[in-house]
Order: sequence, then structure tokens, then C-alpha cells
Amino acid sequence: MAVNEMHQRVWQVLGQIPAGKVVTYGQVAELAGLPGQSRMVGRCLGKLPEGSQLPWHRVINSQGKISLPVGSESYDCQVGRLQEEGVAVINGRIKLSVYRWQP
DNA sequence: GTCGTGACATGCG
DNA sequence: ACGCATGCCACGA
Repeated sequence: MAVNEMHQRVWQVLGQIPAGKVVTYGQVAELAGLPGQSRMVGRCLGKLPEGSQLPWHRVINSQGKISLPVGSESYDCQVGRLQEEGVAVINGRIKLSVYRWQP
């Protein structure tokens, strides 16, 4: 089944994201070889184990915002980590023009 | 086996 | 800038 393989692709892409940078779901999907299937990326992250060690917090939507519900632990965790890595999060928004990782 | 939902993206009004 | 509608695919009820 290719599902497992595409998950692997996604994990690998996440690992390539440098600290202090962020990427959109579409970007990850494209790098993973799944153009247009950004939903799969998001679904994968949701299924991600807690001790996966993958920098899922560097993945945001095309609007430069975090897709998680505001007030949830994941959201808070993501924002905190991003800010620690030097990413400015203003009003829950990130400047993609500055922090977007481009390979 | 069908239906609805989801950590999305893009286009329109 | 914002909300609504459509497309894409996998998964659970």
C-alpha cells in the first residue's frame, strides 16, 4: 500500500525543515510527491505519535496561520516552539514571506 | 459499500 | 480582508 510510503515521505520532508523556518501543508505535500493533497499531510500529522520527534510544529496552512483550534494544547505547543526557534507569531499569524522555507 | 468529516489549497464575489 | 464553494484523498460509523 502506498499510504505507508507516503507517510514515510511526509516524515522525511518534515525532518528536512530547518529550525526557524516554516512550510505550508501544500509545500510539504508537493515535496513529498503528493501535489494538491495537502489534506493527507494534515491527516498524517494528526495521526502522528507523540514521541515521533518530528517538527510538525513547523507546518502551517497557506494563510500563514496554525490550523489547530486556538486554545488547544497542540496550538499552544506549536506557537511556543516556533517562537523559541525565532519565528515571530503575531496574532496567531506568521509571515510566510519571511519564514517560509524554500529548498 | 455509501456517507460524512477532516491539522488543506485555490478561486470568486 | 473574509466567507463560501469546489477539488483531492483517506478513514470511521
